[in-house]
This record gives sequence, C-alpha cells and structure tokens, in this order.
Amino acid sequence: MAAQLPYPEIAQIFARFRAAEPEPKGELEHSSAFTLLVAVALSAQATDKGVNLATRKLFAVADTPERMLALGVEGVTEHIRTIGLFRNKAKNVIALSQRLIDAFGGEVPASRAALQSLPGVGRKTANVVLNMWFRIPAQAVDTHVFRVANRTGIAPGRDVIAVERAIEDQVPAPYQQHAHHWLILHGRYVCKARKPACAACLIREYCRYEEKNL
DNA sequence: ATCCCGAGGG
DNA sequence: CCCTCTGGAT
Repeated sequence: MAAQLPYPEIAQIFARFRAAEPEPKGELEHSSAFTLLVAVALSAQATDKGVNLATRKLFAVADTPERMLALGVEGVTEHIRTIGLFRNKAKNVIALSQRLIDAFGGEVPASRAALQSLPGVGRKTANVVLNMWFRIPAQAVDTHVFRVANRTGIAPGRDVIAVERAIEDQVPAPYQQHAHHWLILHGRYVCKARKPACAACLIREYCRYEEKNL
C-alpha cells in the first residue's frame, strides 16, 4: 500500500471536536447490547428521533431476544410502522433474535464477523455496536460520516470501505474511539447535507468546502 | 424532490 | 454494479 497523504490539520480538527464535546454520545436510546443492536438495525434510512419514538414502545414490551420472539413479526411491525423500511426491519429483528438464541446463547457477540452473520446487520451496524458497546474503535461510516469525511477532506474515499480505512489511517490514535460520533454529530447539526452551516462551523478554517462551493 | 446513524438480493 | 424497501421531515 502506498503511504497515505496526511491531512495536515487533522490533529487540530479533532482537538476542537474534543474541546467542544469531550464524550460524544450517539442519540439512539438503548439500555443493553441487544436494544442497541436493534435500534441501530432499525435506523437505516430513518432519523434517530423517529427510531426512538418507535423503540420506546417496542422495548417497553420486548427488550430481550426471547421477548422479541414472543411478539412475532406482526407484533414488532405494529410498533415500528412509522419507521422507513418497516417490513424488512420487522422480519430482521425477529430473525436476528432467533439467531442470537440459536448461535450465541442469547448474547450479542463482540466480533464483526459474528455480528454480520445476524440478519439485517451489515458492516455499518456491526461497527456501531463494536464501537459503542464493546469500546472497540471501529469506524462506522454512515451517510453523515461519508459526507463529512469527503467534504472536509479529512478522510476522502469513493465508497464506505475506503472512507473507513482512511479514518483508521488518518485520525490520530487518541481520537479513534470517538471519531465516529464527532463526525456524525458534526454532519447532523453543522455539516448538513442540504444547507451546511459553514458560518457556525468549528473547523471552518481547516475546510475548503465553502470557498469551493460559492 | 431529497434526505435520514443501510442491508440484501439480483 | 444496480435495484428495492419505506415513512416522515424539510
């Protein structure tokens, strides 16, 4: 592999993120590895606000694989109908619960391969669970991270795998654990898809996006 | 019309 | 690689 070009100000960028938010958290509500896994699996093409509304009702009656199975696909569907892609997701939540019981003793596994063997769990969801629950500095690249990494030039890449590797290669070790949430929160509230709030951006002086797009 | 903490199938 | 699933927000 050729040496990566270092982003010159990357340490300063993350120092600013950390100063503004020392312990960045995700915004998906959960109380266990299982409820986190389900919440993340439900979050595809949905706002986390909408996911939280649905999971509050769902987890009130089913916060374990066993209780989820007792609800059945129909029961899960009733609770998550307001989330996008709800039919597939309801099926996945039940199948995932069944497989957790059959193959993993009802526990959420701590490896990416095992997580990705669960129905409805892809690389991004697996990385989020590894990062948030197991404290492994895995880099989940969702729509926000992908956009921010490319726009700012922090970790450019044509696809999510390339961006994931770029973050691992470019972001200094002390910032790896929280890089995911810093980037995602920055993308959600400042470096937005439609109208990026460049005037309010903490790292504006390190970013060339605004001048290139005006 | 476009986007939201994507994944699976063809 | 492409397509489909899907409701709600902007």
